[in-house]
Amino acid sequence: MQVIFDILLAACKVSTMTPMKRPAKKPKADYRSHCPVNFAVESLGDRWALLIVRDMVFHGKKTYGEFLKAEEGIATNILASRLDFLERIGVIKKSPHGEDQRKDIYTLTEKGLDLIPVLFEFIKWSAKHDPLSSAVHYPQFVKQLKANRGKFNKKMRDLVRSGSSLYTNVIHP
Amino acid sequence: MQVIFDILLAACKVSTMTPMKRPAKKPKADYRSHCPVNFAVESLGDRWALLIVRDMVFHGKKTYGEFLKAEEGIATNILASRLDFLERIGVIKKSPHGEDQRKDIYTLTEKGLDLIPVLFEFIKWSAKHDPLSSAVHYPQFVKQLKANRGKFNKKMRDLVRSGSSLYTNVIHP
DNA sequence: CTGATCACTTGCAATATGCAAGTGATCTTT
DNA sequence: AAAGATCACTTGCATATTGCAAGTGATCAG
Repeated sequence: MQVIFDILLAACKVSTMTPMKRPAKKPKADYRSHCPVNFAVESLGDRWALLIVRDMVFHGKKTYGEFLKAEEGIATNILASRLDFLERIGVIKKSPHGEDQRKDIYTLTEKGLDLIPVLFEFIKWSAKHDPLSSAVHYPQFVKQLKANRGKFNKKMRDLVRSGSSLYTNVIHP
Repeated sequence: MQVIFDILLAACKVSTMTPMKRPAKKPKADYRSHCPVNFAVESLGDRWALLIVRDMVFHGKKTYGEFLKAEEGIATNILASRLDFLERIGVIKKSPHGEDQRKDIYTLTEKGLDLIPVLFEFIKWSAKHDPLSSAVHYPQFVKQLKANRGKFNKKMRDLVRSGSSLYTNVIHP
């Protein structure tokens, strides 16, 4: 995946800081296609990226150590590589922690916040089709998701942007 | 992935046909969690699953050979394993081709059709954030997606269910 | 009957994942 | 101020997945 990540990053202009010397060889690969479905799949289609975003949106997680505690049990090296990738494609942003210099604070960019509706659709689909879904514990949330999608999106977005996460215990307590 | 697939399938009750003998050992693993975000990620979070669904929804593809022609270039063995997995988790259904016995027809189940809104959100996100997105070629479609999401969903759903795919050349020509 | 087509399968090399054990920098405690 | 804990990673290695290329057997078309 690391190789794929690097190739995608080369294709994506996001990380272009125009260094002194351009690499002699241009990156040989690119996105497999620029079909919008494929773009999202190549950006987010693995077993961890959206879980990290989920933890930021619903749990208000912000540091490496917090992400590491995810119920699904991500390995330290995988987490590091995913955070790095998400930062480089511009979904999250890393900034120094004010009080503890060992830590960094990861926050969602606007591009990252734009994934909230994607999370919502994932949740709706799973709530309907996973017979064991923990979504049964918060039917109100799911109902609201269906009825007031747009409103919910804005609310959540503002909340997360403000550094908070009101629904922390709703989706994945 | 095959191992993961098998484990997930064991956890998912979909494929339980109660064979004569249950395996002595119960499958040791399960979904990593039943968080709805994670359920969707584990079902669809790889580099191919949603592209196959895309090809069914937007291109009206129905046979192995058609899927194989996807622009992204899926390998024959990977395609076979993904079709098998998608069928086993109940997203697609395999049935014999009427006229050519070498072929089978793959169609979306209701569970599969329920992924259309997920595709829509992927498209919206990519249209906004991929500077090279081919979505620039059909701004009307994207605009409609934002404005009349629910209506669009129903339309598309009926279309696909009827075996057709009106927008075949819109998303990924 | 012969050769093409179709939907796969198999073997193998290249990648990616995940576990466990570091490592160095920064707290925190004594 | 020294010693130990904590934090965010990195490294090495075994295992799992991916993808290429070359089959294979069952239809189909001529």
